[in-house]
Amino acid sequence: MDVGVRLQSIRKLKGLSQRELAKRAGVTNSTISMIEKNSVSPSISSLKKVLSGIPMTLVEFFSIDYEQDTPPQVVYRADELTDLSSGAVTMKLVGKAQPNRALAFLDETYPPDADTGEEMYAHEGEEAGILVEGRLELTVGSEVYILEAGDSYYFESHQPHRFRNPFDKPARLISATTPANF
Amino acid sequence: MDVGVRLQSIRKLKGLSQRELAKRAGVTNSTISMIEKNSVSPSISSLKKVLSGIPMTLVEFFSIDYEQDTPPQVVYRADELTDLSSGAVTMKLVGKAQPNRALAFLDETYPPDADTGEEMYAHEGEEAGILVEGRLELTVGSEVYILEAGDSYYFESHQPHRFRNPFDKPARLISATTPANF
DNA sequence: CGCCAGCGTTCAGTATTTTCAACAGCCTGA
DNA sequence: TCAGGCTGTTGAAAATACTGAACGCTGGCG
Repeated sequence: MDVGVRLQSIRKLKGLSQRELAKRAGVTNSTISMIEKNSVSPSISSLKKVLSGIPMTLVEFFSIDYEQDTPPQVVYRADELTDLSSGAVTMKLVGKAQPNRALAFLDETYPPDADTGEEMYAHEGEEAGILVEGRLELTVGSEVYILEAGDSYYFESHQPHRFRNPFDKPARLISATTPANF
Repeated sequence: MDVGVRLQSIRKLKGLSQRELAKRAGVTNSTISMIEKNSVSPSISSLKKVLSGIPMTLVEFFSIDYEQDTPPQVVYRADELTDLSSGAVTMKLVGKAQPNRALAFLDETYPPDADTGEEMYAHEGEEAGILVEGRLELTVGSEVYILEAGDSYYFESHQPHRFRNPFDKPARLISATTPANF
């Protein structure tokens, strides 16, 4: 049960710095640092505050399927994926939540009216995906695309982008992002 | 998220005093007392030590389905059970984990086609049970329930009650009695 | 190149938690 | 009734966690 590495893994998956997370959580960056280095064992209330900045519950935090020093697992069954859902969008991460992974490979489900947000995402790296089910609207830069089942995309993440499902059926998207922040 | 009440509920379900749990966990009884009174917010390592004396993992602890001020529920479906597994023995807690419940259930083999008798039982305390195999008829007060495999029950024993198996398959029941010493 | 803004780490001081020891209350048995 | 053993609680002292302000490092930009 390595609380420190666990926290760091999740923080990096969310693309947050120690200071950003600290500010959102209402603690100092020192606290985050020391927790991640396992130089302290945080109190329940502290850890709860920290996780509120992600956001994530204590149950979710301790339930994350994380392991050190295990022979690298190659094949993951459907029910072995790590749940990283945020908001209406269901996100399942392929592979363990590890601190320094290069790639975030996600199985995402967008229910009708689900939206990654009006503000356009823009971060380093590249990302690609393929729509498996339903239809989905993808905006990259000033271009707006409608993805049908089987369509796919690939672009550099510094371009502002947004996913939205204005249709009446849920859309299932398999996506990959490098590095592992989104 | 009431850590104190949650801990006290589980401790009492296990029939442990603060001092007994403290000794098993390698902490002092004061620690248990203060955690249960919510006068402190324990560190992860402390709580983990405390739970090791039960024993119980952090995931299990935070996953406990606990609620205050719930209207009395009589029948619980298979997926509503609280997992209290410890060691090799798998234990699922029937009913909400409430602070001062008087009950801990026993693993009891209920012979096929058995009947508790036509006269309705009514005694002090509380009781609960789960049907593992087959189907069973449960009468509580004037209500008659048909329990399917996986369904469970919880009620106060002063209500007259009766078990009956009018079906052609054997029914296996895991039942519990009051008080909470097991 | 210098400068700035961000990153994570470290240290001294403060705040919180844990221990140790004592306390009162409640039974039980002598 | 009193002693002994149990219960949970509470106080001061010791141990631990958290803050606030530094530090060195990195990468981008003028």
